[in-house]
Amino acid sequence: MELEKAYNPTEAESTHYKKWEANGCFAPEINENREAEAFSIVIPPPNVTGSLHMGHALQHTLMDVLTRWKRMQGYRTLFLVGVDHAGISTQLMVTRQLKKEEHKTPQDIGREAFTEKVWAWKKQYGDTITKQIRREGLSVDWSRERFTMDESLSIAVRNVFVTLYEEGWIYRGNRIINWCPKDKTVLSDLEVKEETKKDGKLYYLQYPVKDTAETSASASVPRRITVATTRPETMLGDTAVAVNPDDERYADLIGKTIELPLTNREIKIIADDYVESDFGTGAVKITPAHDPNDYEIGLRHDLEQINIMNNDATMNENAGAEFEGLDRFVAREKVIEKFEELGLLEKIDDYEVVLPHCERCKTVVEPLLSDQWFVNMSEMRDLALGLMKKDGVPHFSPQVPHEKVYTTWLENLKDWTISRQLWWGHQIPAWYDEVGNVFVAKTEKEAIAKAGTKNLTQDPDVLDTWFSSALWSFSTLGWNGDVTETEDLKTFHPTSVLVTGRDIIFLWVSRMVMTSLKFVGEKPFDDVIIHGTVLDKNGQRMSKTKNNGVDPLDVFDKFGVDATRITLAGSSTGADFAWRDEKVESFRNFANKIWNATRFCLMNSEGAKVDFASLNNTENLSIADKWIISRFNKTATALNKALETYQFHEAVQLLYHFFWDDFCDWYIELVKDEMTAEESSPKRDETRSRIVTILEQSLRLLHPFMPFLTEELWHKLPATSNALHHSAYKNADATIMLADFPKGDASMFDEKAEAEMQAVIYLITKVRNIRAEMSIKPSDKPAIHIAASGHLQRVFRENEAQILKLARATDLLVGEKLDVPKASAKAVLTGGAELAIPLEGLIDFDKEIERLENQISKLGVEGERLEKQLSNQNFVERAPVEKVQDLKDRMTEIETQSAALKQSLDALK
RNA sequence: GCCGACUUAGCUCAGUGGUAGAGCAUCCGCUUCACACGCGGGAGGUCACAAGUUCAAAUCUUGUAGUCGGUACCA
Repeated sequence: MELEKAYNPTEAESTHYKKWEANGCFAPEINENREAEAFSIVIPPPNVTGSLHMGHALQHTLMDVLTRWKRMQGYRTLFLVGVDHAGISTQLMVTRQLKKEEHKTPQDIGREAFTEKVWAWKKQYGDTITKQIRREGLSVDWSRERFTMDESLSIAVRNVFVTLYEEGWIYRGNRIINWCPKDKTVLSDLEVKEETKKDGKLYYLQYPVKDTAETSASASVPRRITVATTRPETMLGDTAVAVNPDDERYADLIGKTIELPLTNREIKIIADDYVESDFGTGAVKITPAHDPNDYEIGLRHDLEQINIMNNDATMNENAGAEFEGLDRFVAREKVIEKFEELGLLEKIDDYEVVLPHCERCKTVVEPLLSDQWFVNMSEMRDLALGLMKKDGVPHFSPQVPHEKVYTTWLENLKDWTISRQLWWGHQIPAWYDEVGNVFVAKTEKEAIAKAGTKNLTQDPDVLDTWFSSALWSFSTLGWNGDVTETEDLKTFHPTSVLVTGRDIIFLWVSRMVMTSLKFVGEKPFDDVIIHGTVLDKNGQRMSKTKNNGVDPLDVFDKFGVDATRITLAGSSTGADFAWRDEKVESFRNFANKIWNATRFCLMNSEGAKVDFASLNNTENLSIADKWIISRFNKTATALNKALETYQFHEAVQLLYHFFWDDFCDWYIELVKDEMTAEESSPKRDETRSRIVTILEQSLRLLHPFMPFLTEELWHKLPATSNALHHSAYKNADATIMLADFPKGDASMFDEKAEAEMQAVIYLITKVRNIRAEMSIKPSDKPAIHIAASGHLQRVFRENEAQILKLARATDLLVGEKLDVPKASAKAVLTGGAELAIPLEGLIDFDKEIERLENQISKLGVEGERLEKQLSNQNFVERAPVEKVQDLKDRMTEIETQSAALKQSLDALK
């Protein structure tokens, strides 16, 4: 069998996934071991409206690497997939479509027809994400796919709502909330993003104070009090002006009345500690219906709350006939004009102002007074904090800074605004009778029973999308409040690890912890991996507005899914990183390297089979064999350790260097002659079996990262079958994804073989170095002279054939001493050995002198540093003994080597 | 304002109380019978700056500067 010259991912990516899925490899039921320990991950459900971006690809890769790795280790593995209904986003998209196609608004067609349209839309476009997830190769169990608006998940939402209401944690209240005038809904604090506006203004408005004419300079003009504001239009809703009680400037005005300009109202001057005398004018206009602080002051002083805006941020009738119907920003201009006309505009200062924006549509959010549903989080918050304090759960990776950020946020947690003025989502299970009494119940029927009347209207609002996501870890496993025990819950909850971005630690992670503790009575997961953000190549955040996003699908097409996956995993240290196509390109090359190494093995595979016994037959093993077996087991051990601690970058480095450097650059080259021998022989078969076996084991290590390539190649290796599966999958159809993941066997570590091989590698490298520096043509084959101790002599002789081949030499002469002509290039090796290459007629003496001087000077620099350190009494006395001994040994080696090089140099001069 | 992270080779990034690492780029040489998506050999860094702790600091502490986050807020 001969492979194509280069790996083309297309075919592998289009065939294996279907087969894995059809064979049920992704479902936990594939595991035949009833006692198997469970490993479970729930996907952070992507928005049903969305398509994948690079952040998803990263996150999904990490989850799949862990899942495939654990599955191969024999765990009963569940990677649960699903999507989120994403209330606002989805409603906006369908609204836009409706407008474009039918020139209608949701109100035109009504709630029922509109939500039907959203469902239809969801059915049509909702599988964009799932197709992409298949493309990524994720080993998710499609039979357990969930949607946040599935029947059972919706029942869970209603049960949780009712319970929290009945226990008094959920309440309906009239509060200052964040209002998005474009989306026309309330937003929670977490959905509001602050943005600094550099060119903002601070307006100073003068309010005339009644009955103060006698204290003014002019007998007929009343005194004025100046207030500063960034939102002058809200003065139309002012119901007081506040000053600090200790502010002498205003002491005599407290209790006086202001004739509020542009309105017919009179408002009081009040005293409140909240006002800071040093800031602005020391007098603050109070608008209780449009500012959270003013609202609080209003409550303290029993002030009237005047709402002056409609839900689209135009002014309403309370703003007065002149302003009614004007947009808030137009009204602002007009208020300023009027004040100017009245001579009451003192000044306008430039002012850097921080404005809250709607996270989704970027509209400036308006704080206003509104009736909404809230959750008081204090009980659940304490449960979550207790879990962290007691068990350190969830364990964040990296722990710094996320654990602290999470804890601090919980400690300062405020009530959660959960109602949304939307139609797409879970409608709030609350009904009102004709006089406004509220009945919260799981179903309308129960509400009717409670109310004693059928004449009820359900609250039109829906719940925040994150309310249902908060239940995701257990609602997806069957918990819905009516049903509280299922096999899946018992087996897979708590889940093992959650992988997500830091932007939703508060929105999602913390809330899952809280609801899980409250409703299931246990943590939702042990560990939380917070991955970094994928930035563009200039280190900027990718965004639609900047149009600097990189589409994973394009990268898949260009470089293959496996190359993309291993690039992402290899970049993942928890820190943000800039995307570079060149990185994927180098891993595409890595994929091709794996392909070609396999190709070469298959070209010489007659008589070979994957057979673990070939690695255990120590009698027939060469130094190189022992070396690669040792290297493999160390790599496997370190790889498992890296994955246990979620060190994905480390894991990829280990694989890359083991496979490319150790296996391809050295092992294949070292055994090439034996492998490609023309005569078939038991020895050749053994060599071939050995290398194919190591290759097969390596493919297993690579599989979690590069599933398609490894599956493709694995099936081509001789004698691969389900006999290589982990025992938990012994009856399943043969696939590498169920093969036993190599643990790494410490008894196969061979320090002696590694040291010996290292000496050989060093020798070959030195000869190559001399060849390159002395410009020896590849076709010229010199002899290699070596002086070495008895043990090293034996090692070099044992590897004579390989040394001659890889160093391109004719003879290897090993002895106690060097006996070579003056016209030789020399170098020192480890263990006091020396190397010489006679170059009669080829040597350039000046070049060789330069070479030797260069080496001597390098050793000299190191020697000086060691000398200095070893002559430091403090060091010798206080440093660990082994450390001191190491340095002494190294010093001796340097002295020996320097002496040898100097001798060679003298001989040339 | 408060909290935090980062600053290492031209670029993107690892790393660690004890002789500075990778990939890419760069330089030199190779159609060596798996691979030019390759092979071989080089060059390149006072690990942001300053002080401190230590036998030893790029690594720990503090401060400074720059970059980027999170979060709060004074009208």
